[in-house]
This record gives sequence, C-alpha cells and structure tokens, in this order.
Amino acid sequence: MARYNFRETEKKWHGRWEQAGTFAVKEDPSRPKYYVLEMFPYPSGRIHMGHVRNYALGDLVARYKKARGFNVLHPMGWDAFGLPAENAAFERRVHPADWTHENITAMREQLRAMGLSYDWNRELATCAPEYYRHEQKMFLDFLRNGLAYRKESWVNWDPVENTVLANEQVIDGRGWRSGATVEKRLLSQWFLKITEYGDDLLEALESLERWPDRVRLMQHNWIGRSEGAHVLFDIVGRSDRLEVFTTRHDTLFGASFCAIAANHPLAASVAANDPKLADFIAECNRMSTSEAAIETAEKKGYDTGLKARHPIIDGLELPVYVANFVLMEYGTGAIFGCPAHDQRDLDFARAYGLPVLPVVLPPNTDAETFEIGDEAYVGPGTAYNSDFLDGLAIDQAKSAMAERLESAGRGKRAITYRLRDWGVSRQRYWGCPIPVVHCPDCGIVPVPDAQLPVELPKDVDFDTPGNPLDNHPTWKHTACPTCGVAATRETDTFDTFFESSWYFARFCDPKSDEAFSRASVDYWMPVDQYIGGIEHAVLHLLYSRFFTRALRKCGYLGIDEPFAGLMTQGMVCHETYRDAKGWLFPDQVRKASDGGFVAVDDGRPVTAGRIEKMSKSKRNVVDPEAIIQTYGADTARLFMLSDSPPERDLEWTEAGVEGAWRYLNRLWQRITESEIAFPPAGAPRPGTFSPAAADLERAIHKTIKAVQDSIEKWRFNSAVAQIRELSNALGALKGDGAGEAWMLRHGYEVLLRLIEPMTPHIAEEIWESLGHQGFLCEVPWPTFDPSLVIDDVITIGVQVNGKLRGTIDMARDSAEEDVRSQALDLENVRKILDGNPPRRVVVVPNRIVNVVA
RNA sequence: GCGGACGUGGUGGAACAGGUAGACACAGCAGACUUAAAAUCUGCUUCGCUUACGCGAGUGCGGGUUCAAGUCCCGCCGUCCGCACCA
Repeated sequence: MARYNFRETEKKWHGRWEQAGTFAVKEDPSRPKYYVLEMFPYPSGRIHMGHVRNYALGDLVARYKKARGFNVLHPMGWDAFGLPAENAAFERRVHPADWTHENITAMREQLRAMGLSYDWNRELATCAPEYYRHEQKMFLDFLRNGLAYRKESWVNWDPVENTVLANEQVIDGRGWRSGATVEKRLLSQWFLKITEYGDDLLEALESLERWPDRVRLMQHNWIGRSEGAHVLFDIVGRSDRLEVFTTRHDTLFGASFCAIAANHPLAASVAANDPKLADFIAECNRMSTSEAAIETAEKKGYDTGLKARHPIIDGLELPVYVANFVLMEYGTGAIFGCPAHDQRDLDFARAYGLPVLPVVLPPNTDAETFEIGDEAYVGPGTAYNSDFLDGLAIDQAKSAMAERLESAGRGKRAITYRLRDWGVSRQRYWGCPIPVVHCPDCGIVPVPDAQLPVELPKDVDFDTPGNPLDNHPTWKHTACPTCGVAATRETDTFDTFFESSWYFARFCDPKSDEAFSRASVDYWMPVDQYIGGIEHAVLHLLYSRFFTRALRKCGYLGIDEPFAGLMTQGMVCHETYRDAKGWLFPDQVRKASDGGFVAVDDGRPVTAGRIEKMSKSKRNVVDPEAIIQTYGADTARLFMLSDSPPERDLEWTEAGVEGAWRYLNRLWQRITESEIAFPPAGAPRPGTFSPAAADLERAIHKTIKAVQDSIEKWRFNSAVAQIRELSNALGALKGDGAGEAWMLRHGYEVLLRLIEPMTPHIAEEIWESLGHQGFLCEVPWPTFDPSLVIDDVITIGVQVNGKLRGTIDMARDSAEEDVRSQALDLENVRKILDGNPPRRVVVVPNRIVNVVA
C-alpha cells in the first residue's frame, strides 16, 4: 500500500489556496462576521510548539466558523519591537531591523507550512514606520485628552536591561525578562492614565462572559479597589497635615501611632535635620521587595519625634514613625496603626512598646476578659471603647465614623486602587520613538502631526552603554516646532506593550493611511475569539482594554472592550532528563533493561525528571519544523488538538504523534485505495438501506451533532474522539451492496468535512480524489437530521439498590409499566429479590431503572 | 497570609442537566500476515477473586443528602496557579 505523501500534498494545497485567495476577506454587511485572533508572535527567529498549539486552535475555530457561514477575519502579524533585537545587534553585529526582518521571513515560511487560514494580505509588523506613526499620533491625542502625562516618580529600574519597567512587568521583585532584582529610581517618565478607568475596567469585567474566570479574577485583584476613608491628622508644631488612607476607620479609637513611608515628603522634611533618619530612609530604599525578603524582613520603624493629633479624641497625640512596611505607592503613603485589629500594626506596636487597645468585640465575648495576645483580632464584632460608635457593627461603625469625619472636616470617604498609572517610557533603541521635543523655552512640545512619523535613525552604536538614541550624534537635535530654537527630541521609546494594545484594530484595515477607518473597525471589532497564553492576563490584556477605552475617548472607535471572547491555552510540556551534570536532550537518553534510563553515549545512569514546559534550559524542546518535516503539519495539528482540552497543559509525546500520523495515513488508504466502488460524487441517494447502512447513517448524524457541540464548547479533544469513533464505524461496515457503498461514501464525505478544520491538507486531498471540484474548506458544514440522532431502541441499565445488575433493550419512550416489568423479569433481578416484592421501583424514562429491594 | 483551580485505569483524557464510570487514544499483552522487522489487521486490557457465568471493590481521604453521587453539601489531605508589607 502506498503511503500518504504529505510533503507534496501539503505544498500543493498551500499553492492552491494562495492562488485562489481562499482566505482573503473583506467587509460584507450581508453576512455575520467573526473575528478570530491569536496573539501575534514576537519574531524571535523560529516558531515553537506553543505557537503551533496556539495557531492550530485558532485555525480550527476560523475554519469551523467559515464553514458555518460566517465572514471570518483571521489575520497574522509580528510584534516586532523589543529587546532581543538589540541584544542580537550587540552580540552578532547585525542591525535590529535586519535581524527582525530576517526572522519574520523565516517564521512566515514556518507558519505557511502549517496551512493556516490567514488572510496574509493583512500581515503587519509593528516596527514599520507605517505602523508606529499611528501610535505616535495616538499618543499625542492622549496627551491632548489628558490621558498621558509626564511626571517625576519612583520607578522600577532593571539594572540588566538598563531600562524602566512597569509595575506589571515586575514579578516577585524581579524584571519579568531579565530576572534581575529591580531597584527604585527617581526619573521623569511618561505615563498613561490607566487609573482613570480603574472602576470601569473593574466593573466591565462582569460583562466579559466569554473570558475565563481566572483571568477576570486576576485583573480584579490587580486593579485592587478598596473602599475606605482619608483621615487628616494635624501635626503638633507644624502647619502641614498628615493624610492617611484606611479601610478600618471604625477602629480609629484604637489608634496608637501613625506611620509614613520612607519616601513620604514629611519624612524627607524631617530627615533634613536628622542624619539618622536619613540613614534609615536610605536603608529602606535599598531593601529588596522580593517575596523572600518581605517574609524575613522585620517591621522596622524610626520615631520622627513628630506628634499627630488624633482627629476625634481631644488631647490625644500619637507618635509618627517612618516605617519600612509602609508603601509610598499605595494609598497616601501614610497609615494610622490600630494594633489590636491589624497583625502588622500589632507586631510593630509590640516591638516599639506602643499601646494595644481593642475596640472591636467579637460576638458572644465578654468585654472584661477579652484581650489581644500575639494575634490581632480581624473578625466581625461590635465596636466598644469607642465613644459614639459603641455597640455598632463594623459596617455601621464605618459609616458613622465617615460621617463624623466629614462633618468635622477631618476626613472623607475615599476609594484607593492598587493599579498604578502605566509608565510607558523605555530607555531603548528598538521601540517606537515618543513624539515630543524638549525645548529650553517652551518646555515639552508635541511633534506636529505633519512631521510624523518620528523615525528611528538607522545608524546607531550599540557598543556604548546607555540608550543608543541618546548617544546618537545628531538624531536628537532638532528645532522646537513652536519657537524654532535649538531643542532636543525625547530619546525614550514606548514600552512595546504599546504596539500590541491596538494591533487588533489595525488588522481591520491594515493599509489605511489612518490608523484604521472607522467603518472597518465598526464592522470587524470586537475580536470575537482571542486565543493566547495566560501569561498576559494582567499585562497585554489589561493594557489593551485600557487602550481601547482611551482610543474611544479620542474618537478612533466606538467600543470599550476589544476582546469579546478569550481562550487561554495551556502550555506544551515534554519529558525531562538529567544526570549529575545537568539536563539532557531526550534523544540522548534511552530506556535501560531495568526500566530506568541511561545515556545513549556511555550508558551512565540518567534520572527522568518531571514533565515540564518546553524550555531551552531544560533541553526538552521539540522543534516544530522537524516534526512538520517528519510527519507533516496535519499530523502535528491533529495531535495537538486531540491530546488534551485546550486550556489544559499538553504533554508532547512521540508516541502520540505517531498515533495521529497512523490515523491519517489509514484514513487516506481506506478511501483512496478502497476496494468498494464508491458511487460518483453527488450520486442520488438510494431509496432503501440495509439495517447496517441505516445504523451507519444514524452514526453519521450523531457524529455531526457531537462534533459540532464539542467544538462550540471548546472540547476539541472530544471532537477528535468522535471523529475517530465514526472512522471505526465506517471501517467496520459489513456488506458491499449499492446502499452500503453509497452510505460509506456519504460517511467519509461527512467525516472529511468535519476534520477539515483540524487537518485541512489531507482533507482537501481526499475530497479531490473523490471527484469533487473546488475547495472542501468552502463547502458548508453538514447538517444533521434531529430524528436520526435519537435512537429507536435504547439500552436501559437496571440497578438493584443502586448497583447495576443488567440491561434491557426497550423501544424509545416505552410505557413505564413495560419497562418496570421487563426489568423485574431479569434473571439477575429475580435472583436477588428471591420471590419478595420490591420495596420500590424507580423508572427514569429512557435512562435507568432502580429496584429497591 | 489572601484568592482561585484541580485531584478519575500504567498514561493523556471521556462521562450533556445527579441516572450503565473509564468513550477516544497512547502504552502493554496475545494472535494473523511476513524468512524477519516495520506497517497493517483481529482480540484483550480499572483492580481483586473466579475455568466460566459471575461476585466484590473502585473517581485523593472521612462523613452527609438521595432510590441513585465522579457530579450536590460539610470537613480534611495533596498538587498547581495568581497576588502579596495593599493600610
């Protein structure tokens, strides 16, 4: 038997699709649209298995929706700015632009080899001036609309990448890519006002019904809204007041100290005359913010000597400390401490000998005997020791206190967010230049629209440390657009998350002289189905939601939410091996006779590690190109879809891939080398069928329904299982009469249509070999006959006391009495009842009978 | 510490809405074909007992609700993920 030649076949169909423009789309108001998008890749040079999985998932959705009659937009492009290009420039003496474009060319070929149904006419790369010029304009519009501003602030500085990082890019105190411990620096930076949309971004999460709960929750926590109050403390002997944020203003009567952050202006003011305090502040700034450091760090404070007047209790003065656990970034950078009801405050109070006064009494507790030991009481209760709050529950006490503070002019209700404004300045070359000019006379001047884009210079030096744009001899020197005097350009570039915050809209109209036309985004947006990794849950996915709102405010588009549906796929994992010296590639390892593993070269023992995410460092990466070379794209795609549900991690196994390949090869042989003479394409349906053929027809219709349901529910692995079940049924069909031949052909044609979104090349090839003209991918999805998906005869389980004791075959919707008597008549059932009448018989129509003995 | 998800054969995983647990695969075993191997085909494959018919146990552990629980409720244990000095 000849083997299926995937190499020739896959290439052949790539050419056919391209020539016919099969996947080119345009707006068509007469048809429902469907926008499928996979997160576009960074052009690192080669695709990896994570990409293959991502795009196999997206292509299945795109092809399925196309079959269901949707006008499907399915584009692909390149997230082309970023640090690796600069590293390559430094290490290999290639220009970042050349390196990036070479990588794009290579990766485009790899993607084409997968047979993905992209409209390649819409391809874009974010490093092109035709792309980034629009985001320069957007930034200027943000500036005009008060959504962008420049301010000096403490920022996260990555000492390895030599650039600033946004809060979202600091993971556990370290840079998200470099892993270097992040330092605090005071710099002038551009910010986007994401906090202005804090409430909206939070509330709208509710409406994102087709997003995973996990991602919505992560964004919810990230935004971190808390309701509380600002409280004002007068400071003895000073005119300024200390403003504190609290969520527990009900415990204000238990306050025993105030604490401020090391970077708080008040601390700086005292430190000016207090060298010891200045030392303490410096020590706090050096402190790492990593998890381990925080766990072990002591709660340290420094008594400033200042006294804060309690806002409610006349005559009570509280000491003011600078404390290392108070963050300038959150709230007002100042707190009041109520040790009895906050663990951290309690630890601090014990360390510095401050009073601990309980003011919340737990339910059913005697106020006389209630004491605070080593643990603060944070549970529910009623206020006591609290004057006018006494007897009130916590929530009531908060309201009462807020009203008192407001009427006394000593505070007011307030809401604080964990979310910070998005710092977008990066001290890097390979990014989009920030289009402003610093003029000695006029200050910050936006570059006029007519002078856009501000293009990156090509001739740059990567050997000198620092920002190559800043080091460039001429680029930054320009004339002030307003007054004409000598001025300098901003040399920072945008965070590369800027580009990915709007590319989905550009795909709607990628050749436009504008960012995109309003009509095209109105037609295509929002993205109906977005697919990508969970790692962007609070980065790209939050920025894009904000950016869309900002663009709306500036009149670019009319929606708030860019992604109506989101699927976060699991990782691709693989086995790992290591010996005493480190990790080994799987092909350096073989199974030993004792069941363990040894190295191929010298037989030394090797231990099998965990199944882990493919990574270069663990040497468990499988190169997609090699797989496609060996087995073909269809096989790789089928395996990826069949092994695990999309959101779960997938274990790559050679055996699993082999299995997928054998299946496709078998399918091809069964049809193209069939000994049964199939009737020609479109042959009329015979009038009668043998029972076997009629059964097969039911199986066909059931499969259509099952596969469709599975795809709609994102159970692609189940869809594959159902297709394989139909294959088994087709392979097992007995008889070779005209009716059987017709039904067999019908079955295979349906099967091909169902499998085409997963394995398009082989499906097209077999379809053509059956005598069809035109593309299978343009044939509508088959419909099932509802009457054929329900069985006439149903096998009903018969239980005695909940244990299965037999089955009976009954006509569908048989009378309950018949089912009951048939069930009781089973020998097994009679044996157990032993002549006694059953106590009860539960009959669930068409499902089960349970006899209670 | 806070929040969340998950836990089913040797393995990946099925099981719509509480109703025959283990679909579909992978691996394994046996057989057919073959000089042989690969490929292909047929069968078996949750565990224990049994020649067999069967019987017993079984969805992390312990309880509960129900005629009936992988699924619902309560309490544990474990694994993974997110956030974290957040006032």
